[in-house]
Amino acid sequence: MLRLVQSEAPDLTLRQLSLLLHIYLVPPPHTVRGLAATLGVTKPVITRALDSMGALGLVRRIRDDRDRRNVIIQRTVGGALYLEKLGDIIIEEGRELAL
Amino acid sequence: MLRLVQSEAPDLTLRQLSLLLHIYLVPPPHTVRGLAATLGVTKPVITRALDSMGALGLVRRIRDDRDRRNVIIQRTVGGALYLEKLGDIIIEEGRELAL
DNA sequence: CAACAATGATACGGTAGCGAAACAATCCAT
DNA sequence: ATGGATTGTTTCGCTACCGTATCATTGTTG
Repeated sequence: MLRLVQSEAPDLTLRQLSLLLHIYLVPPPHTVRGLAATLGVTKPVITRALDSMGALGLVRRIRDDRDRRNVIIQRTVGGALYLEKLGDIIIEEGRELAL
Repeated sequence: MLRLVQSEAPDLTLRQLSLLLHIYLVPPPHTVRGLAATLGVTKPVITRALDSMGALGLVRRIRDDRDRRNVIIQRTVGGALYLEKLGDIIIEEGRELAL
């Protein structure tokens, strides 16, 4: 966590980070409503998080064509890279702690 | 992390959480300047984090009597309890993931 | 003792997050 | 087709955090 704070170029919130992990680790599809329910937060929180994380290229929104009220949240290359780096940090630290 | 977001009564920042962990896991003494250097943030960030976390009873400030410019950050019962709960969550999740 | 250094706190302007409520678009059921 | 339900977004007022710059206090050094 320390390493994360030190290195983090984009300064993600705990909620945002949790959201990002959920999107990438849990099988799709992901909707705003579903994510809000999972995190136990209100919908605007998800909308705003998607705004900022979308601007960072970590995540992408598209309309659901089968029900155009829904928004489907998709993964991106940028987000995958970000989480890969995060995983590297955790593994590295874990290995160091295990010594 | 998801569980942390869901359950967290006091909504700590990633920085604050990292700071709290550092204070409790690294041997004292801890000063504002030292913590700022460790986290790679500016001093006001530490001062403010200590303000809010102090108000939550997670941490306590006292003057250093040997050099009265320094402020020593001390652990509290509340902080220990908080981290204990955090540890429980992590262990529980880890066990579940290991299944 | 006076000038300087170091430490932590504060002021300031700006940005971003929050929940509640209102809103627009879309679907559905009658 | 129209009234109601559902979904995501926006608006509002508010709170909290950020970094830079400045300040007050305390220590150190010539």
